[in-house]
Amino acid sequence: MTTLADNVEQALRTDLVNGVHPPGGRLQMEKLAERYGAGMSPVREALSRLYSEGLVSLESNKGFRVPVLSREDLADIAFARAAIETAALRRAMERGDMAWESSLVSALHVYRQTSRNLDTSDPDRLQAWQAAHDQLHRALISGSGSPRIEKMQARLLVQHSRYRQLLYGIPIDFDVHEREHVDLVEAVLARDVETAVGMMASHITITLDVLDQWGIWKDAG
Amino acid sequence: MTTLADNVEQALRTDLVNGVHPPGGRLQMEKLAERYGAGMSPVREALSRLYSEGLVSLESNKGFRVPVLSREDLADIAFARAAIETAALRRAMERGDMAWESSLVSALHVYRQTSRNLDTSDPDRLQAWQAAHDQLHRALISGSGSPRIEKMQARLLVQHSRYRQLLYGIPIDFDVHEREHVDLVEAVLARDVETAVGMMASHITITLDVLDQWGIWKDAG
DNA sequence: CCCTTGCAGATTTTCGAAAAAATTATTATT
DNA sequence: AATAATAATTTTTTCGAAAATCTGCAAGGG
Repeated sequence: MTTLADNVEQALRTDLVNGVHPPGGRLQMEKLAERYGAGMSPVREALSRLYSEGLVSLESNKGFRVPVLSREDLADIAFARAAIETAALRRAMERGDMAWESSLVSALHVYRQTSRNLDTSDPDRLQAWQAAHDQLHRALISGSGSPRIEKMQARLLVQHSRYRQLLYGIPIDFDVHEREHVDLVEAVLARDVETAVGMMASHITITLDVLDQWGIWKDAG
Repeated sequence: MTTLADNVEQALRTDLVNGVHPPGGRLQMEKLAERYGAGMSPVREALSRLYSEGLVSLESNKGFRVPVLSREDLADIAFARAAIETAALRRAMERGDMAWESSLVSALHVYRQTSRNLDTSDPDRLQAWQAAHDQLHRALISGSGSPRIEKMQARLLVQHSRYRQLLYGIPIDFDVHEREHVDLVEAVLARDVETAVGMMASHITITLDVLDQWGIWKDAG
């Protein structure tokens, strides 16, 4: 059975990703305790974990805050993701077995299905598409057999997804995005290491590129 | 001013690295609270952070434990380190400035001094050598300008250092070890990227190699 | 004899309130 | 009127105990 702190942690993570708590704002114990229907102890424990995870910031005796979004920060996430995911993909392509390939094909299929005729105004389908996209990225490196790398990637994906909010309102070409992944998986299954790694690296910076192109960082970000 | 939980966190981290709490053993709230002179709340907060950091494990309603040491786990740490430190070193060598080079030379000097006539039976000097060694590795990638990569590396170094205990009792050739670092820094300062990255990658697995060579993993590790 | 069931003790988890620290408001002083 | 000092308020942090959960053992039934 799960503990109360576990539930609060998960609920908080979801809310932080969905922008329920505005970036830069304070996370007050009392209000959070009320919102998540728990005492201060489990809430504090959840926040402490999320702090080490990089999803909230903490200043001694001043409490927790939601980290601000900035171009610099997103660029850092992209760099870290590129470092981790390319290294992991290399290894996955060296040692990945049939089960890995199978999960990869499966994840790609779900992703493609959720991509079909997607419009960003339907929250449920958007949510499903995001989940499928992240799942595909996890599947890609799951063949590496490195628990630490997988955990790091998962955390970076969560942090990255905070920035997806900024993408709404921008017309995104999902066909191009889908083709990138299809081509990537194709190269991976063909065990064409250099091509696949190169595609992965360039794909990871796509969010940053798009946001740059639309001049999102007006406010000193 | 720092908080009680901060102090306990740091004390616990040090103790875990030094093997004060034996791997595989339980970390009981009451005993920890007494040892660190604090109530259960700060202790639990410290443990929660260390859990997200990967230094302790947690099973719901069963409390915290010290993760066991195993060959598989050390190999994972080495792989993750290689992925992170090589990528970071690449970037540091691209964009690192004079200040970075300076800190690098400085860290190398301290490391070499603490290496001189080192014997593993003097805890203080051993401690200083370890600190200097880790500092050198941090300095190497500090030029990358990526907060996330630096934090990940720092955590992996802490986790790695739990395994250093296994090295005591084994005669280590510190001269060879020292030369590895000297050569690495030389290649880095010469901005010879491929050579430096290659040396870094092979150096990181040295602990694993040495422990393998001496057959440390008798007990199903 | 083995397997379930129920209880006692130990331990983790959570709560509610006290203590400590920071923030805001107020008063005093130059 | 501006600054410093002090008081009041809010919020974080910590404590001590209650509640929930787990563990080991013994009794009862198949």
